[in-house]
Amino acid sequence: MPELPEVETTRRGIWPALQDRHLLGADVRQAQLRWPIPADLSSLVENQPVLSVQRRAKYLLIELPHGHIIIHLGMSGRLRVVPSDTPLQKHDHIDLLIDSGKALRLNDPRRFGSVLWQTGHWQEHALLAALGPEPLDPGFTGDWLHQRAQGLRSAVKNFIMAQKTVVGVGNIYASESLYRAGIHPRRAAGRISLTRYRALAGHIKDVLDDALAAGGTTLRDYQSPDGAPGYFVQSLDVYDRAGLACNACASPIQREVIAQRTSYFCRQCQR
DNA sequence: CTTTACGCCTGACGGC
DNA sequence: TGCCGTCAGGCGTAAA
Repeated sequence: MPELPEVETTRRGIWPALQDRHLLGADVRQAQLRWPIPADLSSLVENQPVLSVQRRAKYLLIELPHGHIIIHLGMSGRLRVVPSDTPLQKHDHIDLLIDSGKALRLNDPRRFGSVLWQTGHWQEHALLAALGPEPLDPGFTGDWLHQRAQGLRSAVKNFIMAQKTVVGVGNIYASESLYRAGIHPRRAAGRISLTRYRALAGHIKDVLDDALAAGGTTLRDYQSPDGAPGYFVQSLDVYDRAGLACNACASPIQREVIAQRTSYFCRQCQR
């Protein structure tokens, strides 16, 4: 499911329900996600005020006075705000109970998501300590990409999907940004010029900005917390368009598996 | 150090 | 109708 635009859309969707609220506890029905939900999560959050909801990479960070709830949506996770007595659906694994009578409810069929706790600063959590720059921050540049790519022989698509390179770029937006930049996804990361990396960095920012403005991309199940789909699917140039005409040159869009992930590109426009 | 393949899990879909 | 294989928006980890 969710890449940066979908997680950020989720963050914005849940914040109004948590702002100036306290948590009453956690109702855990299925603790076995990507990692187990901490057994003491409910007591950790009980009667604690929510100070903020932030996003780092694809993680949501719910700040409480003494620590952070860290939520990752994996491939199929979805957060909604519902009245706490709303009947459960299949795969509704955990509720964070809010003192408004509502609940922040996580549904995740594939259970690749996670709900974790970090006392103190979230930066200290092992999963978040080594993340690369936020793509929408000024610190993310083509110069950074070019410098990090030196000597790398793996495909540039894998390089920009690696969280230590830059965070938040998943399979959809990797294909889309490489298309916009005219770079073939299989090209070795270390054999791309600084000029082209500067262009790529700009296109990564742009494609994520555009997707965010559209509320993300809905291919199958993704929905924002209020139930709306993401409309960026209408703006995809290559992803999920195998065999269809390239919007620039009309040659058929190619579909190939690169390092276990389906990839889409235009053979004419991307070199 | 880099690169590659695997596996976690369920559900949808197509072919037979 | 059922069964089976394939695939899916992520990503840590083991192995080479």
